[in-house]
Amino acid sequence: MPELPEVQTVINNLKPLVIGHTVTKVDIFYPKMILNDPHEFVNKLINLKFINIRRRGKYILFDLSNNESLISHLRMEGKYSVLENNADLPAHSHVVFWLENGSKIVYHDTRKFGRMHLVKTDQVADAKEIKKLGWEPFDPQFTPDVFLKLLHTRHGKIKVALLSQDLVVGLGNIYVDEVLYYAHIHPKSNPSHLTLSDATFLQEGIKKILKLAIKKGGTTIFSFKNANGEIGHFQNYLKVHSQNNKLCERDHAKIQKIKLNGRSTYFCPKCQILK
DNA sequence: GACACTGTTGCTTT
DNA sequence: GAAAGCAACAGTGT
Repeated sequence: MPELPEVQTVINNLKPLVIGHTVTKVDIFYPKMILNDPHEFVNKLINLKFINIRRRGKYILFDLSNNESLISHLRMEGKYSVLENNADLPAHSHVVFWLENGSKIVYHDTRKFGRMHLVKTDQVADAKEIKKLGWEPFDPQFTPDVFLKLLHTRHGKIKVALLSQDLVVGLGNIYVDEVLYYAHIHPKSNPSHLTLSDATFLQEGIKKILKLAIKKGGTTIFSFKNANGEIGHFQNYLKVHSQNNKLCERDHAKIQKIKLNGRSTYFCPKCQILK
């Protein structure tokens, strides 16, 4: 489900409901989801207070009192909802954090792909899934020069490189198609063949598209909803993704859908140049 | 009923 | 090592 804008939307919605509140009880209905020992996980969390909620790539980081942080990834379908204590649990609820103020944070996830674990806050950056992440797109030090150098270390296909999360984080299957369209680059292009001008457009596209998508509360094509159960609206701004057989607004060629390493990929065959 | 498809990532195979 | 394939899982559409 979620790419960077959806993860950021979840965080923005959770923050006012969760920060400053203390965990009184934790229920785990699907232990495989917890990468720590589940008993240890529960015991550590009791009596801890949520201090902050942050993001690194598509990972949500809940900072707790006692210098522990919860690293959580929603994968395809994970959702957090904050509900009244006596409210019914949604279908596919797997972890429930009960709070002292009469509410509960519920993690529900139809496909059970999501994962979470506790680490010491000062060891978040060293956690193995965090350590290998590339640049945050809004980091001012992530410049076109830096990006181009990284792109030139890669062969294969640009779309695959941008999805890998180890050059730049946050893009998934929807936004990567939009970014490549913005930059007039064919998804099968070889990253090593890109120029500084390409890197500049790509980077500009990444920032602009992600920023607008955050503003619109993310994209809902299949199932994304925020912590208040609301859908996003960026699907109304998609130029190519899910737009097969519609006409490109730049040159009116028909948007094509292909499979690229198993992922559905949408692009304009006329104005996205293969390099 | 079978099969294809879905917003992610990480492990296995080639 | 790089790149492709597949697995984790459940639901929906054809």
